[in-house]
Amino acid sequence: MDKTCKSLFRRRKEARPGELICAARDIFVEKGFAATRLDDVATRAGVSKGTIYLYFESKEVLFKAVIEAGLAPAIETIEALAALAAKIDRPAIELLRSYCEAWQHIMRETPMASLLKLLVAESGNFPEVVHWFADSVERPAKTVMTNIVAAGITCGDFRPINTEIVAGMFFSLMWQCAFDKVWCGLPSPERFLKEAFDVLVS
Amino acid sequence: MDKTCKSLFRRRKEARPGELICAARDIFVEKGFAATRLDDVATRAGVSKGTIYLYFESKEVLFKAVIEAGLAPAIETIEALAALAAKIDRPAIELLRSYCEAWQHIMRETPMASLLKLLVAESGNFPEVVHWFADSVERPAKTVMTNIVAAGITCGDFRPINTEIVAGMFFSLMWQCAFDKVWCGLPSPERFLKEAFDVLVS
Amino acid sequence: MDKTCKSLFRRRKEARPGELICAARDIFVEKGFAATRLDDVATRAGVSKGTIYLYFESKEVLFKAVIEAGLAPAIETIEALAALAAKIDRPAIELLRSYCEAWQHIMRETPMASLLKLLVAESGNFPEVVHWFADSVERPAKTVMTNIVAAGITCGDFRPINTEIVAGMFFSLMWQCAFDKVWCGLPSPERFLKEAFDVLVS
Amino acid sequence: MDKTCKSLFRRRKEARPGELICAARDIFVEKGFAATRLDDVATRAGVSKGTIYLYFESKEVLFKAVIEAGLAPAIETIEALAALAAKIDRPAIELLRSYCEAWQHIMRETPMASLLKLLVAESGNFPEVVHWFADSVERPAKTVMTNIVAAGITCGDFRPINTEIVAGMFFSLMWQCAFDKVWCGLPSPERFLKEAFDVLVS
DNA sequence: TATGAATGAGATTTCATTCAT
DNA sequence: AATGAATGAAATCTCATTCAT
Repeated sequence: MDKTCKSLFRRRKEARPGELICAARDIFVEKGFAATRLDDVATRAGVSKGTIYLYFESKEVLFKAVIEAGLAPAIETIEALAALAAKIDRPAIELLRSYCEAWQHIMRETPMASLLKLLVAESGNFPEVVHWFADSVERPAKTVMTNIVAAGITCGDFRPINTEIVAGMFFSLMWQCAFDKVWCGLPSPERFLKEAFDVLVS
Repeated sequence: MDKTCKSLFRRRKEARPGELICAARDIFVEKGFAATRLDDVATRAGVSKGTIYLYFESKEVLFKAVIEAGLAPAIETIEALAALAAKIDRPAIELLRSYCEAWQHIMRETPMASLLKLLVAESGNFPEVVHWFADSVERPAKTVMTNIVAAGITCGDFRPINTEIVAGMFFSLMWQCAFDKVWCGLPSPERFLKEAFDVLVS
Repeated sequence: MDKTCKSLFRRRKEARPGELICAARDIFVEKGFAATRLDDVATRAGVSKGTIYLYFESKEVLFKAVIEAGLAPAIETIEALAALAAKIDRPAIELLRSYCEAWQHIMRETPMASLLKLLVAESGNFPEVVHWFADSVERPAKTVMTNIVAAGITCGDFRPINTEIVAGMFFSLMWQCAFDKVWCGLPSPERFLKEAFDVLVS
Repeated sequence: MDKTCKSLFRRRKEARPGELICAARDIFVEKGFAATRLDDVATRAGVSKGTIYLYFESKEVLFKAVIEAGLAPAIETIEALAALAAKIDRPAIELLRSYCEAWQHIMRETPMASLLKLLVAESGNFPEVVHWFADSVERPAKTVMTNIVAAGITCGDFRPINTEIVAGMFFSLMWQCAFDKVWCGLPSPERFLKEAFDVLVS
């Protein structure tokens, strides 16, 4: 019972929920909620089926935990962007660039793209989760974007283009990222952003 | 022995598969494949559970029939567009307008938008169906679009913009239509197309 | 409505039950009672499923009709043999030969062999039918046989061998006939009877 | 953590497949494959329906396991007899006696007789199983028997009787045992064997 | 904390039987 | 007399959840 052992044990114990969430996310994303078996989740996480119930009281709770855990970094990033955009001392074009980079980061380094697909797939079965996403992620992100573009047009940095359509284009990117494992032939995020820039700035 | 009666009876039998497909589509779209119960499909179609099996040999076969039946009109429309674009006697801008109108029609009057959502949701469980969709719908539609834009740029009607990005924008529309029952705040198809036109033609 | 037509119609109608019984017998014998589908019986008989119910009120009734119809000729033959054996004016060896020939006939020209297999297979599900068979076919046939052999031993025509064992040998033949479609390598009825004769008469 | 407890628990798990096989065998033999409900098998084994699927992946797999488990001792016995007969240092009459005793043992102490009936009943539905039986049990058993009788005739211990017919007699015994729960009035194995001995040795 | 055997409710699928035509 | 679409009860099989160890 020396300290190292105990702390190793602790770390293990504290790591479990995260391991389970990762394993569950992979399978939920691939198969959807109803078609994933907790047996498979347990196997992928390297534990027994019963262990899942030590940390999550039901399959549904596990599902919601997967969504929340996966979107947390996106929410933080959006908050940071909003703070950045609130300071009016930086040029719109630079803010747009930051926005694009942040967006690329979220799509590349967090599971958000996969979770979007999952969210869409389960939208009929978990409407509360969809609403939570709309309130916590989609709307704030769109607001920030719209504000940046509007400011850029006002100060003459951008062509006078409908801000909604630009926001739509960025959301399209989001969807494309979410589905590019499914559909081939879509432009890469980098190319899309570069071209979108051109459209805006020309 | 009465002919009218008999033909009514007959019409019933011939109508059944279509009725079942509609009922099944609605529930598959709402819940996904695994979460829909054939019991519910039967109830919605106004028949008993066993009746489904007179027309479809399994739940999976019914699913594929739903997809194929729902995408058939889209496939026909795309073929018609391709034929139209092949005639070089019409200006690119007019072809683009036809393309947009056809696309709006498909999204509004056929169940394609819903089926896209379903297809994405089930992409992990039915990869063959996804491949069939990519070959029959997505690729041909994109090819026609790309050709139209390229021709328009060549003859000076359109701004010299990357054709891929434009095609991407149109596919974004497709996704937006598919998900606008899920997510609010996206531009309407009409607005999106109008603005996209402006971007191109400026 | 001329007479020929009517009688043709009549013949058809009167032939139906027999046709159904034949079709049903073939499938019952192959699959057993529970595993045969009335759909298959109807198809084999060239009628629709509903037609079966015009002649037999249930699957079970059809099953019993199959058994009774198939064993009727055997019962008649056994009765004739019993009458023959009752006349004491003929030598035992000749009676035995008649018995063997009659037995061969039953096994070859009637569906009895198949029905025996069916009867054994369904003995747990239709005990009444088994009892009826034991009373109507098995016991009388064995009694005749035992009497013939006993008489032959008494008058010195046969070796003094236990009559029960001889009857057992003949019943073995019955089973072998019933199952020789299933198991290969059993002696043919002719050879079995010839050899059994040798054992008896030596 | 208590070892005894744990091993009791373990023993349970290891005993389950055997318990299920026994329960299933009894009902399969009584009703046939199609007519037995897994519900009844579970009840008889004292477990719930789902438990069966922890050990056997389908009803059909369970059926085949029943057959194989039930015939295993018979196969071992036949192999032992074959080894015995291969040593030429023992008189044929003694080998025959061993053969008869072994046969009686199989019929009395193993479920082989019941399984034969089941096998016959299901021969149309499980032809692979029938072939496996013919190769593993029937043919080797018959070969040993035929060899013993032929040797006995050669050395003058037995009357010169067709070896096939003798083998047939022994197989008759097999069938009689299989069906003596169904049909009454057949000689007991002991009597049959004694008389058969007399026929051979006289 | 972790296991995994066991459960049983619920899903898909089958098929004997009915009945309008 | 004949049809075959429709039914619905019952079977097989699955899997989230529990609990003794």
